[in-house]
Amino acid sequence: MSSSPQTSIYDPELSSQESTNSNSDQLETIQKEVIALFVNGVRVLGLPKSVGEIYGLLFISPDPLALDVIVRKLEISKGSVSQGLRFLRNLGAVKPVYVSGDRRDHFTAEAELKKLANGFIRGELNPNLESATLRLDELRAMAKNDKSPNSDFFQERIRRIGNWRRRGGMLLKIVNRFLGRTTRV
Amino acid sequence: MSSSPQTSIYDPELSSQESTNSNSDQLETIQKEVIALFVNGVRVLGLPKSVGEIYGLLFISPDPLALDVIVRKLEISKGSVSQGLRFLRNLGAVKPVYVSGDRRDHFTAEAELKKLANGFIRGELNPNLESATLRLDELRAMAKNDKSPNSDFFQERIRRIGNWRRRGGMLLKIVNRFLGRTTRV
DNA sequence: AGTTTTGTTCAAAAAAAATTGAACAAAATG
DNA sequence: CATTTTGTTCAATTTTTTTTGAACAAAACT
Repeated sequence: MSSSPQTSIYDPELSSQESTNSNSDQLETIQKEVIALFVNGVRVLGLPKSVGEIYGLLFISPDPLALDVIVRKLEISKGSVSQGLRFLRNLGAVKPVYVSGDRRDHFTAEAELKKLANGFIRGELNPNLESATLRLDELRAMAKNDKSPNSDFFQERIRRIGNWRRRGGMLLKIVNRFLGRTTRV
Repeated sequence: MSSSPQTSIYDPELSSQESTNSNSDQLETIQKEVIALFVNGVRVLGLPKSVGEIYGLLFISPDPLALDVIVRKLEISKGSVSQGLRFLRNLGAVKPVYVSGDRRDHFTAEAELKKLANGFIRGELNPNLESATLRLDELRAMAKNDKSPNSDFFQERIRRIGNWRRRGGMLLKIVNRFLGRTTRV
């Protein structure tokens, strides 16, 4: 940070470091379209656009990509990519891959539907189901002690929610079993 | 807005019209808790809080409620309730009920899981699946004409997405069949 | 016919969620 | 061990979504 008369030997505008999108970062039209498809897809799951972009890019890239490459190809911030990758890694939707002679982490998309679904169920759905289970237990206790004229109605309703949750859990297992079957792609 | 010495015979603060929450609009603790549970639940589905509140309130109310009653009980705006009810009606999650001697529309919650799930699938999931189907067809065509060295890879990937979508559609049918079974609650 | 009640619509405001970017830490390099 | 590279974190900003509330229309009352 010392300021000698001519501090910088680089012209930021021309520096290859600063260049936002070198030739090799250009996406093919098909790639852009596939990414758009994923961006749309993850919206249904309630995930942010950047997550769809990152997963989509990795899915439609023949080779594993490093964080800074993703940043340049998608033209989104390093922070977004870092967070998005962490999220996708936690879900098991993205895998780190060792690339010899390069110390950056590289990532590929996990492309098996079963694994994707399982990751999503474990990471996003189950936690909600579990917290609902706890709350329901408390509710049942409250309803038992309730003295209002509606007490019976409340108990019926709470039983019903419990029933929903039970069937929801069963469904997740069924989904799991269905996706688990080996299919010839 | 004319200002004669004593314009208003009403004191806005005391007027029963202005009163935000009359005695009968008070929710019981259990009701509040159930509503909170639903607010949480609909978040998983990517729906706004107000929709969860409205459905939850109707679900845990013994009698059908009119729009303005919902407004007072939940203390949210008329606009929100109007929009939320329309959305829930479109999904089939809420049913209009005729109440004799009252010209306001009244609503109850549809409490059958099968119907709720079907409504959600029809209203929220299927449209997405269908638009994805169209896009995929276009993608397949593009990939066929693609001349890049990655063409084969792209085609494999697009086939895979098609496979996912096919299995997704099958899953929705399975869910449907599973929830359709008559269960003793 | 005028008034009130009921409900919808939509521009503006508020709230929530996602993204950025700069500061930082850790590891690798020379 | 100083420097560079790589990646994370998080406060501030931007974008998106939701909510509000006032204007409006339609129907029902008097």
